[in-house]
Amino acid sequence: MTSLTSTIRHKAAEAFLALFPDSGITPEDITINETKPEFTGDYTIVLFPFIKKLRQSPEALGEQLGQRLVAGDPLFTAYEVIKGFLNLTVQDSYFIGFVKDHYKDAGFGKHAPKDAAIMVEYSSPNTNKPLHFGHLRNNFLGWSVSEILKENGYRVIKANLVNDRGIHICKSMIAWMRYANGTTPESTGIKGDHLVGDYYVKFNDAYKAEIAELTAQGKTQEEAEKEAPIMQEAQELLRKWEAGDPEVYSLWKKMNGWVYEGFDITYKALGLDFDKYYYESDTYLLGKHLVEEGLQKGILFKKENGSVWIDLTEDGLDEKLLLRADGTSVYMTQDMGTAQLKYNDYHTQKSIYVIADEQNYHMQVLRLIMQKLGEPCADGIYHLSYGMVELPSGRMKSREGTVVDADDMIAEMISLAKAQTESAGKTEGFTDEELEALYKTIGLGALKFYLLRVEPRKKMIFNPAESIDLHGFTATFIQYAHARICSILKKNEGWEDRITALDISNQPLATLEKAILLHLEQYPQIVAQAADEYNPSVLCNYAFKLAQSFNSFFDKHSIIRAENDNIKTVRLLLASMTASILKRTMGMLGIQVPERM
RNA sequence: GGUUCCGUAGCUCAGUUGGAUAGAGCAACAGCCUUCUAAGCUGUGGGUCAUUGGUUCGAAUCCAAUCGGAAUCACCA
Repeated sequence: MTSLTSTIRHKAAEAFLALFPDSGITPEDITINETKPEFTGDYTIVLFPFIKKLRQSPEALGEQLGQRLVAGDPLFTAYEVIKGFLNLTVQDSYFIGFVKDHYKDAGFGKHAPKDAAIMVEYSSPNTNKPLHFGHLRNNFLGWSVSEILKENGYRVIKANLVNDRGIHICKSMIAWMRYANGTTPESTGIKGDHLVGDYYVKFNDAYKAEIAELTAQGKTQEEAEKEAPIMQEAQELLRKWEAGDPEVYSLWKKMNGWVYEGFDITYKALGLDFDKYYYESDTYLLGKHLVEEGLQKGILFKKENGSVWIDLTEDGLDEKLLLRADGTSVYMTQDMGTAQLKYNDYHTQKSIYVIADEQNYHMQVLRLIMQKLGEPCADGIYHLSYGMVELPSGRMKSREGTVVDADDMIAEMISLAKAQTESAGKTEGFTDEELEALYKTIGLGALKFYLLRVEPRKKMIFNPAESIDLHGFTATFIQYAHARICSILKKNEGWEDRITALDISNQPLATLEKAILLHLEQYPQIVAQAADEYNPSVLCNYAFKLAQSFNSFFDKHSIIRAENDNIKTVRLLLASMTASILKRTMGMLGIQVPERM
């Protein structure tokens, strides 16, 4: 179905052409805004762009156009010209017909399947420590963008590229070997990712102590950092791992296994899922053949010591290393190979990387290199860059113990939801299981909404002391509106039977009713916009505004005590559709909405 | 120094391809529950849209410069 704004655009263009046959005005030339609340009307056509060309005053042009539209089309019932703006009032029966047709139309706002696959890589954790609050933003963003794209008709592959190898894991391994005495998640009852993370912290403590000792012996800081035994052991471990040492390999597998068990618990708690896992231990050697090809094509060059580079100075960037002098690859090389692998696996039209903005440069270079190499995946590479989550004291540093742990945060939000529900005295009539589920819905909803409501690009500061609110621009607000509507619908069981008797043409709408309907009508455009911008915050804002307009309506107008059955049916229709659109919008954010709260 | 991003109310943020007197939430203050869930609603106060210039009928939005902040520019990942 076409949107109302697009319909108005077309009708206005027709009217323009009828009045001024030579004007050549097309629907795309016409700017349409929502009419500001202080004026009467629903949508507004901006007249300024045409006055010069048509040699008309804004007032005269508005009058002619308004008269023609209102006289010639039942869609419009009134117009008003103020300054250079033509405010049009849309017929009430249009909106009533709209809500009657779509109030339980699951296809409304869902876009037809496209023959295109998009991969969304997100989460991509390191396996040496548990997830922290900052990672949550990544996870929620990636998951939500995937769902938004699905709703827009794309085939989506959610991918997780697990960073399961490298010096950071070796650090945890060394510390575990030195200090753990064979303890495991089972023996300690500690969640696997946390256990491994504890030894990562332990490594850094021991490392620091050794550096201090060495500098006390007269070494420089730099020497001490290099020579500290524990660091040397970690590096030795990495060499052994790369050589395929069976003992090192089996410990690595064991500890990674603990971490995966831990991650799975967290992912499950958050409702996150993946269609495809990639592991860096499988992909870290990829990309070398691309370097070879690039050398042959003369796109890359070799320095005297044998290292391979690409010159990006013409693009305003630097020279970038792709192969070390000893022939080993670097991070970029690996990412080149992985980009190609992903493309070959799924023939994706687009490949989205949900990665923090600290890697903007890296991603810019990756795309550029692939373009220069003429790889077919190159143009589809899209970096969904997001700002880091910081504490009032600055960035979270796991080495300094300033991280807000994801699991702790989840638990805290759920208990906050519990405390609020209990203090509001809203636990009556629920079983214990229902309450548990409700606290999760509210707590996790608040957490997800908090991290998704801001445009991804912007960095955010999270103040744990102030915690996360459950009032105002929050998931709770929207969930509450949904629950209230459900309660009303329940009290009006059988209301749908009266829809056939509804007199569409003879039912004037109140301003607050129309405001809701205007929002509902815009839903498909919002879903499309969120996909175009890869931006879930669009949905947060939309759901909030919709809930807000329902609340205002709900406060002023009674549904049960509506003036007559006709009005009552209309109100139930729009309440019902509001609930279902809220549910669908929140669904794309990964947030559930309760029927009671 | 190069590249990229950000700067809107005390705080956190919206603000569509340029359009009317720049909007929400939080915080503050004042009201609204014998009537469908008050986790709600209504109202008040609060702004040099970082600054300056330009483009135009019109700029928070586009362009340039300046100021302030962030990330990054490793034979690390």
